[in-house]
Amino acid sequence: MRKNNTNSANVEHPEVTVDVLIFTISDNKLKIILTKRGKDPFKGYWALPGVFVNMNESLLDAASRALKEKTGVEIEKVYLEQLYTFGELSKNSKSRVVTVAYFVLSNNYKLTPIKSPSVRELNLFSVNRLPELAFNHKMIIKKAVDRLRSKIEYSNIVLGLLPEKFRLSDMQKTYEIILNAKLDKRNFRKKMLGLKLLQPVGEKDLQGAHRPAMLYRFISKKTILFD
Amino acid sequence: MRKNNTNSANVEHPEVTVDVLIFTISDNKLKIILTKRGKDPFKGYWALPGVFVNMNESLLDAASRALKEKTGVEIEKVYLEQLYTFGELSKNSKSRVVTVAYFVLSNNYKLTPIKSPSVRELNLFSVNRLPELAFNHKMIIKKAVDRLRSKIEYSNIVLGLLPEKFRLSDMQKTYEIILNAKLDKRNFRKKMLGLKLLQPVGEKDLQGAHRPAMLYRFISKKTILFD
DNA sequence: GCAAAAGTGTTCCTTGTACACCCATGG
DNA sequence: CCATGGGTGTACAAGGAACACTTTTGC
Repeated sequence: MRKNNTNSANVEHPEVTVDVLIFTISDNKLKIILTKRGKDPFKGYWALPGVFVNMNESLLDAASRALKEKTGVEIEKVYLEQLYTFGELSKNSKSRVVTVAYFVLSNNYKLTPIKSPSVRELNLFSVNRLPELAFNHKMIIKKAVDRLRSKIEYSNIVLGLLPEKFRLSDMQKTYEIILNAKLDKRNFRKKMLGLKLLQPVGEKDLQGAHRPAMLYRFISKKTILFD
Repeated sequence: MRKNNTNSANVEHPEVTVDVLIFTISDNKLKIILTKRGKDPFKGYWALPGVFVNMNESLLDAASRALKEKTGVEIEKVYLEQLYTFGELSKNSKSRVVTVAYFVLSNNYKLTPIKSPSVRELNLFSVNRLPELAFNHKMIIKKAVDRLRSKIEYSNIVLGLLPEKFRLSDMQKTYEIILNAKLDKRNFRKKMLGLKLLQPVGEKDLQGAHRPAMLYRFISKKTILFD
């Protein structure tokens, strides 16, 4: 996308990595997938899954590869958007890296053993109870959570965190977890149904020990911004 | 910000560039600064000013350098935010480049001759009447204009396009240019003054041949999001 | 029959929108 | 005195927020 500057062709350049922030709701909490680093710098610390960007792949390809290789997540099944690009000079490492962060919403992530030499350990952490993290990853996660919090208010991205069919109370619970606030049930339903994005499926939820709830699905899985 | 992956240390990597999109209001239009390329690929085409990111500078430093070296704009005097990072594989060039785009608002940009060997020619173009552009720069500009258009509605970034002291009608005109819509004068004033972000300065505008207008300034130059 | 979640309307308040006339100045 | 842009208020509509009771089911 840029000039072929012959002056810089044989000069040292920053390396480019892609990190992925995979969020999911689990145990009534907003959680994120982290891996334990097996190498210095920050060996033994928890960090975002990430890969170096190769010459022959786009940033999106690299994000997809990071998902698959490092966490077993299939990109077709998740919501993914670019978050931000970080390129400060690192105090903790001599390498010079530019990191493009992507944020991902997954509705049913289950930890599975990854058979990759670069993945030591993988775990879900509540974003409210993070361990000590490598690099500037704590700040990156904060930025992503802020984005999620604001975007859920003016878009339908919540669909990335919900299963195909869900109860309105599931949806409300998801909003409440992310916004960390209790919402009014009647107003919530009025608003959501008024958006005309949901469709009742002809089934009822039979899980609960009590009155079964209507199940809904999103008419379209396309991301929509309100207002 | 990332792993020191020994496997990739001596492998080819994408190069990283920073491009800057400098917007200003001139001649009652939203304009952007472009430079004419002196080298292939796209020699002779207009393009966004940009630089390669060096090993010893942050992305922000690189953006600042691009502004100064390529356009004469001083970073202290402008609003700057990261727009997006582009990293598709290029069809038109064998080089592999990741481009971080920054968008900049300047309130009083005047074209000045730049004494840099890499700057052939510099000009302001209305975003509605762009020439044929190098790389994917047309798409990048569109994305930036969209961002500006939406962000001016829920933030005070218009201050980046206004001088220190201004008339409310100047401010309204700026909104109208960017939104490409006529706004109601009374509602506009009510809204803007209701935000409590403006302070009347004890002076009146003596330019017009008619009734002089009150001048205002922003109480703070900090960027604020509404809602 | 009781515990538990599902489902449902109305009132009030805030905010946005439409709209037209007088004012101050320079020439 | 006239042309030009500056400056002001009110009525209506729409959307958000507060708030409590009945329904359906499993046990």
